[in-house]
Amino acid sequence: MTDTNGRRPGPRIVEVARAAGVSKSTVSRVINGSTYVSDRARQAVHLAIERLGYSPNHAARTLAGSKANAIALVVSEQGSRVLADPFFAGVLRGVHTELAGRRIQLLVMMSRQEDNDDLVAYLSGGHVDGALVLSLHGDDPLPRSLQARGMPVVVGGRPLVADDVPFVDADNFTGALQATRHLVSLGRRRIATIAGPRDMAVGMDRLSGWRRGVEEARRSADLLVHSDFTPDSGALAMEELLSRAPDLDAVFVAADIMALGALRVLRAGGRKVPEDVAVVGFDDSVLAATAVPPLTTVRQETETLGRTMTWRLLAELAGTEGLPPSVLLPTSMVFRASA
Amino acid sequence: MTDTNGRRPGPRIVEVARAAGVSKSTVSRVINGSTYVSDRARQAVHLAIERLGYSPNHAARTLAGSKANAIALVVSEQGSRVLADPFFAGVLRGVHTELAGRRIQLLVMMSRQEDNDDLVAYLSGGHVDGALVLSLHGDDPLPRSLQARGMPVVVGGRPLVADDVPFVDADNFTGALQATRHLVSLGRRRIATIAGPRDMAVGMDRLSGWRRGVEEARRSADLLVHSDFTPDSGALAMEELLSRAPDLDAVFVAADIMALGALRVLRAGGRKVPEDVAVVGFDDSVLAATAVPPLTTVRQETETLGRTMTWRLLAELAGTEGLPPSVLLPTSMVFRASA
DNA sequence: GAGAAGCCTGGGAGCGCTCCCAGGTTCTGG
DNA sequence: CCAGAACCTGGGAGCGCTCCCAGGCTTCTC
Repeated sequence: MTDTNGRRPGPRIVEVARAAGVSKSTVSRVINGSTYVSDRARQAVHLAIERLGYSPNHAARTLAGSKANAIALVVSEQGSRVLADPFFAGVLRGVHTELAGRRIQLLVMMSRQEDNDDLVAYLSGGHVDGALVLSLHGDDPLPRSLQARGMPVVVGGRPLVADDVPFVDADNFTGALQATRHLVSLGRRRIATIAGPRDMAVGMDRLSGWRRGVEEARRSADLLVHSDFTPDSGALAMEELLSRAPDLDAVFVAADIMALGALRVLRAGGRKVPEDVAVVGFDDSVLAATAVPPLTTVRQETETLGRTMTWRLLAELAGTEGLPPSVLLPTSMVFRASA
Repeated sequence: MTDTNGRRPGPRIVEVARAAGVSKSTVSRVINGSTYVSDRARQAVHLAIERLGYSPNHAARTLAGSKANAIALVVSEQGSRVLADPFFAGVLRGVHTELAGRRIQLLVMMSRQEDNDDLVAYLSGGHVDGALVLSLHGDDPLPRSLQARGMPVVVGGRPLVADDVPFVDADNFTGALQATRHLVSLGRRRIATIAGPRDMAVGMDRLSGWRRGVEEARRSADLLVHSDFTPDSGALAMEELLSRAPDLDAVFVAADIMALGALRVLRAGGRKVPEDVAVVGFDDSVLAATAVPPLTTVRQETETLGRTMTWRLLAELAGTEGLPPSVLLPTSMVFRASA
C-alpha cells in the first residue's frame, strides 16, 4: 500500500499546515484538541483537513507521542470454545460502537494458555494503551499479569477470586434470583437447577441467585447438578435431577444452551413443558427463541457489556477520578412459553 | 502505558545491538530475515533478543518501513445482523490462527454503509497492508473501492456480481446440490426449497444447487419461496409452501436458522419430520444439533474460510505469483434425524 | 502604567525503527 | 594471481508526527 515512491499516499501534516497558513504545531494542536488555538486558526485547519482529505498517520503519532492510540480485546481461547460465539460477537459490536469516532484502533487477539507470556510481553511493549480481557473461566492469570506490568485492564465477566482488576459483568446473581422468583410465583414447589461449572464465576453467581430464590420461598435448595455449558451435559444433568426427584416441577437452567438438552430429556420422558415442568434459561441467545417450546429466559445485553467495558477503560486512560471499580449490568426476564 | 520518563518500557534495538556486539543494522537484518548475515551474528542477535526480552516497536517499524505490518478485517454491519454471530466468530478464529507467529496486527472494523468513505480513506491511508472484507450482502461497494485505491483485498463470500476482487467462499452450490440429491435418494418426490434473499450470493448459489438437484432428478423446480435468514421468515415461507403444495414431502432450507421456523410450522400442522416431510438445512450451526428433531444439514467450515482468506491475502502481499483468483471451499453433509 | 499572567504561535529535537550507501572481506573463475 | 562477484557490516538519513521551548502579543491587576 505505497505509491510509486514507496511512500504512503495522502497528504502530510505539513501540507495541511501550508494550506491553512499555519505551522504544523498548530495543526497538531487542533487535531489533538489543545486549547490555546485561535478560532480563526482552528477553522482554517479544519477546512484544510477537509479539503485535502487528511488523515493523520497512526504510526507516527504513536511513535512520537506517549500513547499508542490503540486498545486490545483479548479473548481467552478456552472460553471461546464454549460460550463465546454469539457472546463474543455482541461484545465486539459494543466495543466498536463505543470506539466510534475516536481515533483508537482495536486490536483483537486470542490467547492460548501456553503463549500467555508472549502476549503479556507484546501488550506491555507499548503497542496498546489498555486491554479488554474476555475471560470466561474465572481463574485466568492474564488480567493480573497485565495489570502488574502497569497496563490498564478491564475484564469482561467477574473473576472467580476477587482481586483488584476492575470488571464488568451482567448481574448474574439478580438475574437468577428473578428467574427463580418467577418460578415460585408460578406456584412451583420443587425447583431444581442445572448450574454451570464451579470454576466459572458466571456459573457460581447464577447458582447463588437460584439458592437465594428457593431459600427465601422456603423451598429446598438441594436439587442441584453442575454441568458444563453444552447441550449434552444439560441433558445428562436433567436425567440425574429427574431420577433424584421425579416430582420436580421447575428447573432453572444457568444457560440456554444447556436448557436445550434439558428440554430434550423432559420431552423424551413424557413431561410437558411448562405444564409438568417449568423451565427458565439464561442468556436469551438465539437458541431460546427457537427452542421447543420457546424458552423463558434471562436476557443479558452482551453489546452493553462491550460498551461498558470500553467506556470504563477509556475513562481510566483519560485519568477520570472516582471510577467504580466494577460494574454489574442489569438483566431482564424474557417471557416465552416454557415457564 | 509508559515508564516514569514517559517512554515505553523495554529495550531498544540499539541495546540489543550492543548486547550482541553488532550494529543495529545487523539486528534489523536478523529480525527481518535478510540474507547476508553471518551465522555468528545471527545467533548472537537471537541470544540477545531472548535475554533482553526485546520486542520491536510496531509503530517505528511501520513508520520507517514501507509496510504497515497490519491487516484489517472489515465486517459489513448490515450482514452482521443476520448471519454474523457464529459465522463471524469462526472466521475470526481462522484469521487469527493463520496470523499466529507472524508479526502482523489484526485490526477489526465494522463498516456502516454511511461511513464507508471514511473507512476507505482510513484504510488506504497506509494503516494496513491489506484488507479482509466480510461482506454478506452481495453488492457491497467497499471491496471495489478499496481495490481501486490499490489495496489488496480478499472478500469472504462470493460477491453477487462478478468482478475482479478475489473471494473465498463455501461451495454453496455443490452443498445445496448434495443436500437435494440426498432428499432424492430418500425417495422424496415433491422437494421444495426455502431460499435466501435474491440480493445475496449465498442465497442464490444455494438456490441454484437445489434447482440443479431437482432438475437432474426430473422433479419440478417450482416449489420455491424466498426468505430472509430469520426463523420467522422461514416459518412464513413454510406456510406458503404448504398451502401451495400440501403434498410436499421434502424441503431444502438454505439456512439452519430458517429451518427452525419451518420445523415449527410443520409441527404445528401435524406433519411428522422426517416421516411426512424431510428437512435439510445449511450451515451446521449450533442450532442444527439442538433442533427438534436434530437437523440434517450441510456443514461449512467457517474457520477454514477465515484461514483461507488470510492465506490468500498474505500470499498476495508476499508477491506470490499465480494465485487462484478465488477459492471455493468444500462443504460436507451432516446426517441427523430430520432427513 | 508597569509587571504579571494569560493566550497563541512557530521552530526543532526527538520517538525507534528501516533501508540505502559505502566499504571491507571472502569466493570465484580465467 | 588478480579482477569481479558475492557476502557481510556499520553509519546515518529519514519516516510523520508530538511536545517542549522560547517568544510575541494581549489582558489583567494593583
